[in-house]
Amino acid sequence: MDIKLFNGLHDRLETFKPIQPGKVTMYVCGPTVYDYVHIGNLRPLVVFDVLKKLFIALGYQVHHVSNYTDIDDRIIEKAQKEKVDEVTIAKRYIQAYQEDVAKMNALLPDQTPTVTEHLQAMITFIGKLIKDGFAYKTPSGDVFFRVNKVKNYGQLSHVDIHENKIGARVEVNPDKENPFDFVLWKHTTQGIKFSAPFGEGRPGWHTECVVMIKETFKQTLIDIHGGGFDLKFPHHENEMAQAQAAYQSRLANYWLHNGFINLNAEKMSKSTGNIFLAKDFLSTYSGPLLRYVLLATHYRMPVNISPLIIDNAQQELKKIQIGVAQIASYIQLQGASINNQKATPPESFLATLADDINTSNALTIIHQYLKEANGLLRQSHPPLDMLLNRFFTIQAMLSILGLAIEFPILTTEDHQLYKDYLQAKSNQNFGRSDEIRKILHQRNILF
RNA sequence: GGUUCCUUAGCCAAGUGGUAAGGCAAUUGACUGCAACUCAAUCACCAUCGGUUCGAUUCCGAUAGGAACCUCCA
Repeated sequence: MDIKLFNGLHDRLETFKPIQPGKVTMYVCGPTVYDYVHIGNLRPLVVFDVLKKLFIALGYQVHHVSNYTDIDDRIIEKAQKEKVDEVTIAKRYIQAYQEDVAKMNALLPDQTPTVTEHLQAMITFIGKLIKDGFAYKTPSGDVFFRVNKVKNYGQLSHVDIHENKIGARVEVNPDKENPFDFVLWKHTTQGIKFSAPFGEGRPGWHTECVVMIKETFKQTLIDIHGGGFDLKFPHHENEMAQAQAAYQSRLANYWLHNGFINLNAEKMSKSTGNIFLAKDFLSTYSGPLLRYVLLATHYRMPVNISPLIIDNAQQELKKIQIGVAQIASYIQLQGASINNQKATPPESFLATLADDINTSNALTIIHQYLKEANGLLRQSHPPLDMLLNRFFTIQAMLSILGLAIEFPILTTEDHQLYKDYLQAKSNQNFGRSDEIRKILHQRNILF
């Protein structure tokens, strides 16, 4: 089955062709661990998790890498403020992030490189760029990348380096040869710093990612590079420029960017306080709820989060939860096993996901299956084999979307309760049957 | 100023050159001891104006409104 992805490099849908048949190399820019992440940071997590699960379902072997940026000005600032070292800060927020990842039911990347692990490689990398004339040192001790030296700078984001309006809103560093030149090595006097032939300091963000890619994949070209839309410029553009300079590679064949999450129709922003921390959302609501909200909209479109939308999503999710639980209960009450059945998702389901990750239509297919199964359950003699088939098929689909929908595992006590419930009902002992119904309802067995 | 993008029913949201998926909400009906759950039915002139076309919501242009990036940012 062909997989079509919207390649930000050419701004069009393209059929995915892996570098190595049957294998996918995918790098997703991870968080800078200076604080708790907000729900927006979780969108790429969900998008690329679904993509990864799709690839796996289609038989690909996926090598998925996502970094932690653990050297950054904001981390240094925070460390100084709290009078601890940078490692302490990074560790704290990496752990918090991983807790969020778990609650979102996302697969962990195969590797999670950090800047500190690959510093030497970054220093070597920058040294080579200087030697080859792609970078220069300024009087202040910073090392900048020389964008004029690479062809096609701007090919990803369509910026024009000869456009002189760049400084209209931003004060241009007079040390730069071109306003688009970006820092590879920041000369620093405070906080964590490292020694390099070109002075003490720390690497720039764009260099960090490009080097981590080379170091973890051991390749200079990967299949997929992903991240939020805002990363397209300057981050990804600059990563690509460095790869062009260092090894004449465009770094990745497919550049995927997810849209933003807005909060109450406004961009999330720390300065205005319009922000929803992931950990707060996940404790107030749930991982499946956030995932559902994100899956309901195409990944390149913006998603707005508001009380109304959360409410709506809760209703929709509840419908799926009830359906799945009812089928699961019926199957078990019939004495059939609910475990370890393998099922493949329907072809149409995989096809719609293979069409640029159309999760919205994927959810529609799940709804169709649920509706049919609900209909089967209403028959006077529901066909068990068909229900088993539908149940495991739905499970297979939910699993690819990463929607963790809980269903009850019935105990012998539950079986007895259900019998008692039916008995009480047929005896017209409604007081008793209502009592049992309440218990079974709490256990997610009856609704 | 430059560069991208969006506008589909009360709400969320797919999608297509041949007269619009799905879900939520609502209304009606069926089922039920009652309720819940579920099922069925009903519910859209696809922002506006031009153009291309036998035919456009879908392509092109303009207008209106909205958003993002260009500065750390998923």
